[in-house]
Amino acid sequence: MRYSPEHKQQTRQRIVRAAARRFRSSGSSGTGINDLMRDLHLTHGGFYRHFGSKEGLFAEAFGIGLEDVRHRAEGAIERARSGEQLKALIDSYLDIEHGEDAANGCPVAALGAEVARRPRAARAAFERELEEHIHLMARHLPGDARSEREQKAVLLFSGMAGTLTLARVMTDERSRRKLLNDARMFYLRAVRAS
Amino acid sequence: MRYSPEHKQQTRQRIVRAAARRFRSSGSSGTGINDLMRDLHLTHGGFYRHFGSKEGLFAEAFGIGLEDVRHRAEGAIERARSGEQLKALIDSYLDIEHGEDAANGCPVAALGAEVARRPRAARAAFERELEEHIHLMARHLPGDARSEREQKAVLLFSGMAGTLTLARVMTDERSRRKLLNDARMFYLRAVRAS
DNA sequence: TGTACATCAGTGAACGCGCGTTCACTGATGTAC
DNA sequence: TGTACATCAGTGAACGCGCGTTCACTGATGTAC
Repeated sequence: MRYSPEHKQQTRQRIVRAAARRFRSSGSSGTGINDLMRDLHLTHGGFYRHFGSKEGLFAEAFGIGLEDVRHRAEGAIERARSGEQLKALIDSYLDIEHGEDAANGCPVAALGAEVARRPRAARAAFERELEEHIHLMARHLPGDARSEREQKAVLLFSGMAGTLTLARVMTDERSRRKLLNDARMFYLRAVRAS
Repeated sequence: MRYSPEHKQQTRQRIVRAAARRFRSSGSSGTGINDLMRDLHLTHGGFYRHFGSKEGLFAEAFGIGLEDVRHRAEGAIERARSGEQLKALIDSYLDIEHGEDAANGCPVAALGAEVARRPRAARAAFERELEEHIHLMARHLPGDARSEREQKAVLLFSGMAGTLTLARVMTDERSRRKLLNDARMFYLRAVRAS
């Protein structure tokens, strides 16, 4: 059947959105094109009208994930009292709910290691998305020079991602909560001090 | 053929060692039993004389990885001047060589997210290995109370793991080196201050 | 001491399954005349 | 205005491949008698 002009773009968006969730919760090889398309009430063959390969989808889905992290952070920052924006940024990331909802959470915490093991040429695309993210994140960090804020942004982001990943390994909710809580204070102090 | 009594244990160790390398450099689903056994000049069928399943091997290989991290750190600490042991511990982890050699490096940085997405019951085994690692690591950290040292150990370990993972995404060696360098100072200050 | 049998690490074919990708096809709608 | 044709998102069978796991078998050596 022939579809409306915007229909294709909508379908494409639905695929990326669903993929961004599935990749983060199940990993790249844990996510099948078949299952993904079936979730959207489509069949697997149609996938290739929208993407050249699964890998292309993965790269785009990773970017969607970073947007999710930003939306989460920006919402928290807007709601925060003056002078508490940095705390809000950190708290929104090291949130217990974020720890329990990998599907909608940070793609670095969920997929960073998988990206790291891709060949150099493939990594470059992810790197660009990450640099943009770091850049936007740096605007909310203290520091006089831009390079200083950006340095803090990478350290804060990568450190918190590691902590979130480890928190997700923990089977006991109490320990997980404590780790995230301790980390909130640790990074707030460390970023303010450095 | 019948083999000497120690032969079986030796083969088993060779499998775990090779697996620990392969899992860290290629991930769980990127590592095949077939390739693994062929590396050791064995055939895949024999694998099941040593392990019940690939998953059992994975759990054991993860533990080997943590031992590697400890050996690396303990060597550095022994070589360090008095008062610089913490610095040595941090520097040995956030080492450029460690960033480039995932196969022999930290399993949390390489496989943490994969472990995090396993079901709760499976995670418990990894958690025990991690707790032991944190416990041993804590002995080298400053702090009066044991709980304080252990808290610092988890934060330092998980934070550095995240940073190492992100460093491995970077395509430019200069940026990677800078990130690891900045992180060394960041964590040294943060752990000393907190 | 010699012989028959048991053991069991390792072999390699086979099984069943799921995966990413391709491709001929469908059919509703847009377009050319 | 009506008709013939082109387009192309989506379908679903098929392909080729690799994977984890099973299993009947091998054969050197240990053990029982």
